[in-house]
Amino acid sequence: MQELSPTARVILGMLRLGARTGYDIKRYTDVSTRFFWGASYGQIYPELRRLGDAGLVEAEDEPPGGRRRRLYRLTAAGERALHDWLTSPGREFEYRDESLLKLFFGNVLTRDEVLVNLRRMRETTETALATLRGIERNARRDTDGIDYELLALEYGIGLTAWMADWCKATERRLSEAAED
Amino acid sequence: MQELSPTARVILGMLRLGARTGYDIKRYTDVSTRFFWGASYGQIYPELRRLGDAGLVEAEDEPPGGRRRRLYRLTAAGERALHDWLTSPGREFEYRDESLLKLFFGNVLTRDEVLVNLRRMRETTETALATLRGIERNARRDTDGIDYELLALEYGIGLTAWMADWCKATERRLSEAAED
DNA sequence: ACACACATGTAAGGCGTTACATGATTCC
DNA sequence: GGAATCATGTAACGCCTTACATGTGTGT
Repeated sequence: MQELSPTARVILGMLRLGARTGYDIKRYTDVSTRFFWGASYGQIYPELRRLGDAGLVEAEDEPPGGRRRRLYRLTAAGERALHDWLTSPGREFEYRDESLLKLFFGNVLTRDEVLVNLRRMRETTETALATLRGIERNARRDTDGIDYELLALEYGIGLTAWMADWCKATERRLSEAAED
Repeated sequence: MQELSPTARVILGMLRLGARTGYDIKRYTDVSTRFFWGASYGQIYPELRRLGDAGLVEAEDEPPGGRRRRLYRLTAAGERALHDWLTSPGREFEYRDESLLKLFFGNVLTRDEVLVNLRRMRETTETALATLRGIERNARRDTDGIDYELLALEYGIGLTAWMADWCKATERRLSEAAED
């Protein structure tokens, strides 16, 4: 059994959580995993076809009556593949941050230029934070026991808040150093 | 003037900081920007050639005497391109975390399975943290004024430490909830 | 003699985004 | 009637990693 492709992982998971069409999957990821695991149509639709060929999902066309669409659901094999992945070791996280790369090369810039970059970095982060908090407000409802989707969101909020705080503190530190 | 490719950005910066060969660039990034901006030979060498074609870097072959190698340096245009990029707005950070995706789908797993994943997530993070702290120890020396390379490293350490702490706290929280 | 670090490169393949193309239904 | 949303897909292109191929110099 071959390893699931990155997009296959989120597709199987989202189908398991109730998504039924490719469009659904895109919509769900956009307001939930997007922060740490996005997906685009250009990946989703071809991957759904491949998963069908591999027998991990089943498709059913639904033209009569409604709007043309293709409903997907997990097969038993798909369910198994999802569970196997979810309980397998896996890799490290990946983090790419252009703002940080610019900061790293700060010795090439003036202090003012660095401060401009830092402020921009903080503003971007604060925008992301506001988005996540907006999602959080809409999500709080069905809480019996632990909601792992919410837990992942809280991680995102905490992480982003840490980033924004770091920028703020560093801006202050640099500004003070500039007055020497 | 076309935008610099992602790898071109780190190449120009590293040349500016003193790297002279493709091998140098790889070595430097591996112990500095790797955490948030990696580069592999498969990207570096072809990109150095393209940058040469575009007139942003100049190459000089050095066969006589030593080991065969190609020394690169920034041209005036390269210097300008680097500075332009460093002072341009730029995009958001990208963050991809498979552990977090697994956590998100936690409702499909038992609490024990989730706890196993969380522990693995923490261990991976702690390993990364140890690596970064090792780099930090080797880096502390020439500090007159603000060292931005060190600042970026401290960001990485702080961020990673936050992640590890979050895992620890969440492990505790889930364990306690399990005793109900 | 052997291992390791220095050094350069290519090829194949996977992953991903963006833009484009198309069309139906629903809401105002 | 028009805009937004639902819905599916493809094509082009860019980025990246891994594995492979090759060879020299240095230290033990």
